[in-house]
Amino acid sequence: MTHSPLHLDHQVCFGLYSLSRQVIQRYQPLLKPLGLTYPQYLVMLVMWQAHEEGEANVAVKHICERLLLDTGTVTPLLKRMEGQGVLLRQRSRQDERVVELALTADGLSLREQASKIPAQLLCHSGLTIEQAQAMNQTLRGWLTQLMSADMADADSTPL
Amino acid sequence: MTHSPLHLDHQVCFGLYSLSRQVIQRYQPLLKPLGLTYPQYLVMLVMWQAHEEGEANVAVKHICERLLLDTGTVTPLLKRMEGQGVLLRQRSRQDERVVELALTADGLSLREQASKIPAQLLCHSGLTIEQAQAMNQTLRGWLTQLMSADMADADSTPL
DNA sequence: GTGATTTATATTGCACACAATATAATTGCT
DNA sequence: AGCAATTATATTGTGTGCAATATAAATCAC
Repeated sequence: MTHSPLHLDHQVCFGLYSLSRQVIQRYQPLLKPLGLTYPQYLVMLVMWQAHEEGEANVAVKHICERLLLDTGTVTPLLKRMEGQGVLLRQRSRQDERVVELALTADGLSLREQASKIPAQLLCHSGLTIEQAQAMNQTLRGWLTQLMSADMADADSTPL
Repeated sequence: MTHSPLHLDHQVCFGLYSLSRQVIQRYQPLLKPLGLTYPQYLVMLVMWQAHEEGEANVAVKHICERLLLDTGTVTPLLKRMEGQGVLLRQRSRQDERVVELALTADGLSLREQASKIPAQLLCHSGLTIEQAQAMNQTLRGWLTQLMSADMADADSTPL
């Protein structure tokens, strides 16, 4: 094993990329009964959380910002979810540019079944809660650092 | 902020998923001059490494195993790369099932330019080499744990 | 040695992911 | 008020990812 920086096993990004995909694959059997893919499940998490906080409507923009996805991904995703009947999409009357999302009764009721997923997955992965939380902190810290590094870059390129 | 396990920010998998995508996005401007996407770059890493080790030919199966991707992803990827002229695909004569990959002169020469990428990315990310290596260890450890947990599951379901 | 099984790759179909572009509504400037 | 810039979403096009299925070659069992 050389120490070349081009060695696959030395690249952190490949570690992130492959682990991310493997973990998401472990979600599939648990999400299938709900009829959701992993990105759709993430949208539902945002919707359920908004519902908990008394926000009946969520703008598409909010989904994009929360999940760090752009409209090219999110718009068709939401259309499929509307087709499945878990949420509704309609233009805001206050601002006609905005499309507001609202959970249907079906979408809201999925929360019950979904609530068991995190614990099942953790168990399946062989990690302790503490390990998972520590990893989460590290990942989010790095993400913040990446995003703020971009800000700095943007600032240093005025005009 | 509640402690609900369904809260988006509590899910390690979302941290992995979003960080992975963000880091890969940072690769794009560096890979564009080479005419490679990120998964194509990963294939090249495997090919360059095999070349270093004196292996002129690499089976498609080896790429799949190394990158944890299946043939549904890899076959069209390799066809595009062949079309771009960075590698060749041809059936093995010893075993007609196997397709062997070989770098072209162009493909080999890209290694020079690619060798600068890891350092540039690390610099851009604001992480130290030590942090990156530590993260890499953690990610790979978790990946190993996931994979071996699967093995155990498979074993416990005989027939 | 021949049929059953396994192995290596390919194909199909669907769902992301994202860059680039388009469009319509709103805001801001003067 | 009127026009430029901004904002929110949609569309287009290309490239993954992956489950499911197909196919052909090699191996195994007997």
